[in-house]
Amino acid sequence: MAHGSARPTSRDVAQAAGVSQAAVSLVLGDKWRGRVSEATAERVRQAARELGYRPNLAARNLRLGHTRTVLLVVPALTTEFFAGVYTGAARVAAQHGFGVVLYPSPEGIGPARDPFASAQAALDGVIASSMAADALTAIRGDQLPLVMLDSDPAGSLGAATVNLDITDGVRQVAAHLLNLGHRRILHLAADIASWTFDVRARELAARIGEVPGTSLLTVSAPISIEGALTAAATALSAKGPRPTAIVCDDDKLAAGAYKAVRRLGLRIPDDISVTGLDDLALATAIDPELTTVRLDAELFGERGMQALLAVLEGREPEAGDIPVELVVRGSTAPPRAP
Amino acid sequence: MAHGSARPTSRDVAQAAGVSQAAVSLVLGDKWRGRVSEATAERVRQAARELGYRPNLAARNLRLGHTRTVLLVVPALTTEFFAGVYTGAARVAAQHGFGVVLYPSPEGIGPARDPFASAQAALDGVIASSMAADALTAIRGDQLPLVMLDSDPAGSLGAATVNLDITDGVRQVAAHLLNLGHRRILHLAADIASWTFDVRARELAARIGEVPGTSLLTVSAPISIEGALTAAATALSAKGPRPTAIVCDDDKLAAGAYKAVRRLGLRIPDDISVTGLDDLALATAIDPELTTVRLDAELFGERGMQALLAVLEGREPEAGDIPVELVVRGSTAPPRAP
DNA sequence: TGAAGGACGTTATACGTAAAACTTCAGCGG
DNA sequence: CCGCTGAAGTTTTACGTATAACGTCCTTCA
Repeated sequence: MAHGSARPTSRDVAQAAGVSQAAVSLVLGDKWRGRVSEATAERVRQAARELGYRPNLAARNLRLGHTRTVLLVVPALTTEFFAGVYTGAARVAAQHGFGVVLYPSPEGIGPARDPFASAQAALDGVIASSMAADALTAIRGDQLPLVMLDSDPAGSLGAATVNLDITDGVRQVAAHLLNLGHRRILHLAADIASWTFDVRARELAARIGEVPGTSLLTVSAPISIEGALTAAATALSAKGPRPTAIVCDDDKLAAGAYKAVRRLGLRIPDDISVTGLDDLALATAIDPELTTVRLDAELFGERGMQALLAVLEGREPEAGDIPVELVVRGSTAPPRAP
Repeated sequence: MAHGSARPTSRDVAQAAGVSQAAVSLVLGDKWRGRVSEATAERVRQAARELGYRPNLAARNLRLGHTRTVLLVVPALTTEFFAGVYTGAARVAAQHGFGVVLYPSPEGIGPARDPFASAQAALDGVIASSMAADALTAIRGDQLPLVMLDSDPAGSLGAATVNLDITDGVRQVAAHLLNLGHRRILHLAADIASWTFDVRARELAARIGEVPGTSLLTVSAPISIEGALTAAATALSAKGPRPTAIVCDDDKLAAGAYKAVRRLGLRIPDDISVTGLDDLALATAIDPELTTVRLDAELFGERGMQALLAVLEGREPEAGDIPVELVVRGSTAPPRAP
């Protein structure tokens, strides 16, 4: 501390406490039992407090060879869902002394060649959510421990995967609607090529196909209220018998479907039932409240982080998809008698 | 690279290219003009590519004395708003070679004593949004360059501040409602002690107070649809003349107000007008669409990051609040004739 | 009494990088 | 033919930390 402006180092603390730098490291690193007397330890802590000492993380990371920091790659941050994933991951991380850096992958953020350019932090591992395959291989090339969220287990190049049981969610939605008596169903799908949406389409088609006399029409739309409104309105005003239920790939699309239905002068659920998927705040804000599949985003993030910790420690990540739950609200009802 | 598992270092690259480690650093750091021949430079680049070399950020940060990483402290991540702030900040950061680490401050995340424990990353600066004063002083104690978002300029202890012009937004809301003829107004306020909400209350009271014959009733609620529903329903069913308009501190509260109004068998905007603040996706999902104040969250984040960059470079941050815009939609109309 | 250990430290070193300071050598003008 | 300059590198050092390896004493017990 020759001139007062620089941040104090452990050596400054040592000098102030009249001990060696090693002693400071020992005391502050809580490894001093039987190596330093209680009195000296207290003197060191005192000096550190007075100088406002904070260890230089860069130096520590260099010395230790790891950073206790992981990267969370998400497709976007525009809904609460991935915010929840982050929150869950960060919570578990913090419990284990880790930090989480976020990288929202798509357009916009900088020279997005690869996540690591933007995330300046040195990383111990990566959690990647709903990632495209090319970006995946870029990460794999880095040899970093990797956990994939919401991704095709078959195509993950051996990386650990953690998934929500979307298939079961769609199964529950289909069963619910079929039980109510719906036979003509419109699938309002997201226009994004991604495993998580493929699963929805596949499972829905399979379940509907099991029941004789059913029909399934699929239209896709960008994931936005406006986009969904347009697509749904077009599909609903086509000639021929009108669907009695709309299954949406997520809640935002469902909100658009609501507006399309209303614009055509129809009512939910009397004329048309609507279901979503996510259970965002949106789902209970709209009227009637939306029947949807609740995804526990935070648990998802927690499990993702736990899996990554397992990989880092050489353990086997916990297997098994995360259960989801159909939440029946006011947007679904039996279809009118024909 | 004695054994193949470890990550290659610049020394490994040097050996592979038949040069010294310094030459590698020069070439890869793009500082080799006039120091290394083009042929040698190419050989180095080639070797780096083949080994999959990535510089060790911890070592670089230690050497350079800075990390090009800043911390963004947000109160929560539960709405798109702060997600937008992050996105904007991260975009500008990336353009300048910086990374952004997120710290959602409140409950939940780890042993939240101070942001830095969780954010393992070594930091060059901090952007703190809507922060409580005690946490602020903890950060100030660290002597880190700091920019405050959405905070009282007077109480920021000399740190730079960047604010949305909330005052003007509330002014526009009040003018809009008063112009329509509303005289009995209910203020549905957030039950959080924070400068940003104080400003709303103060400005609304001032504007309403200017017009003779007006009344303003304030109730506060937790920022959730459920909480707002309860508070608004109670306030609306009190005896005495009913308010003709509800001004909400944000869009989520407005969504709760919608439900309260509907539960009482009233209609929006015929019986009661409602306004929000934020312009989340929620605002156009509900029916009728919400008249609200549009906050440009991304621009907010960008300006915050720009201000921090200015501080880091010793420049004066750009002054002036960020303009906001009243978006008039279907939730406001003139009050019924009494 | 003397050797063994514990208590309480210190000294020295390595992590991987960036860059300042140094070396070597060819070419060239005077 | 000498000294100078510039090109093309190399050697060395420092960043701040954690910890292995190494001293001292002082006590204790055979």
